[in-house]
Amino acid sequence: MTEKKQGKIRIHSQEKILLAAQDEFITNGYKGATVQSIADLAGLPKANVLYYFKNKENIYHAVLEQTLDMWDQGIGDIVYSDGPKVAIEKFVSSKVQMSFKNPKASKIYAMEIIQGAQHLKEFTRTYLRKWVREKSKIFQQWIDEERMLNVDPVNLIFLIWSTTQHYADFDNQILTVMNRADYEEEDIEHVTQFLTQFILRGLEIK
Amino acid sequence: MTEKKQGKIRIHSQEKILLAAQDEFITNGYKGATVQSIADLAGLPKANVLYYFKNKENIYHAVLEQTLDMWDQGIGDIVYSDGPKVAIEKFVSSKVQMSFKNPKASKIYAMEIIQGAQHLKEFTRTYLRKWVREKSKIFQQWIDEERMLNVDPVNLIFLIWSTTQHYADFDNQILTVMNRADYEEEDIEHVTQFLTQFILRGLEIK
DNA sequence: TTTTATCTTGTTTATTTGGTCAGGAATTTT
DNA sequence: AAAATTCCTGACCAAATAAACAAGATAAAA
Repeated sequence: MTEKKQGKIRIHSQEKILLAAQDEFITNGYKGATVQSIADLAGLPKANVLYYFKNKENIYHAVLEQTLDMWDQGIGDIVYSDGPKVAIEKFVSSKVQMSFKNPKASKIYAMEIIQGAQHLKEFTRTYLRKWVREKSKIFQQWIDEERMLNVDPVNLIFLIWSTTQHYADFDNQILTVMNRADYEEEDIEHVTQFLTQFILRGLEIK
Repeated sequence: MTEKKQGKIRIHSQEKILLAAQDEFITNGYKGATVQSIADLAGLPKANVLYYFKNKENIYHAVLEQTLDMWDQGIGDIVYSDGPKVAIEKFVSSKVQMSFKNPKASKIYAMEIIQGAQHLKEFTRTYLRKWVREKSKIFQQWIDEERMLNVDPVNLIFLIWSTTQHYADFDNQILTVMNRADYEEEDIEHVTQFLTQFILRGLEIK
């Protein structure tokens, strides 16, 4: 296993390529994306792009990997000791944060799933399924202890995912509908507030 | 304006083509889709497909139009006279119904928006923006009359959209995570129940 | 039946695309 | 400074692709 040494130039170019690739894959999908277009966006000759990643599939894998890493890191964990209120506050706010700060990662992921998760089947079947099982169990404990309302934990997780990611995946629609050019810093806080309050309220025991 | 007469064969072939095209556009995106592939899926020679729709763009437009029609028809309207409870019940249940019965339409739409709404800019800017304005106003009235909690109506609409559509757009993920092969009839009822109860609870005045 | 319009499809064309390669430039190692 | 390694890129190629076309088959209208 002879690893290529990673000089500064190499790393710098790779980053440019991955950024460009992310945009290209979002706008045109995996099959519609062209290496030429990625090269143009990165300001490099096509042959150079293919020097770093030997083919299109490789570029895409690298982009996906980046995306999953981000999900892994950025996500606030749900732990039993926090209790339902704090756990949900943490989780929602970290997901909203991610959606606003890095909508592109969310979009890549969304497209991949919509199109049939052809490159992510394994991730969903193993990692994600396990994650949902574990977190559901925690919610169920809180329910059993009557610290939150008895709702289906799995659907609750889906609700949190969908509402938070929506601001990333559909940013175009949201901004157009609200007649705005871009999100602003205060939107993050506003949406976080709205969602946490709404969700916590939906789980309160009267 | 000489319209081509629409014989039975024509309509039948056109339908087959549109169904095939929908699948192809979902799996490969607009740019990645090929006319050949659509033809194969439809069981027709490529030249025949291009006889009915003179080019790829035309096929896509037809698919999009179908999608928007469905949105227009299938959506339960929100009317003031219903009051918040009934209105939300109607709206959520019609959207869930649509998501489960026709996930493909939802996916086509979602992909369009994620990719920058290149073919739907006008729809979002005019129709959708107006729709949100009108419905927000109705929610605001109910809020002013203290018939529901004071939450931001626009974000409330986004919340309903995202949670309901999630079951269509991310069906792959949901099914995999839940270790199931397909949705079943009772899932519709279950999800509708979950969402309406959760949302209404989040809007109740204590 | 004759004529006209609609439908069908094999073939062809021009362009785009993923990927290779050879050879040279720049950098690092010895 | 010599050698080795890494980096860069124009030119090239085979395959795929959107679309046009021509010529025949079928059905409808006269």
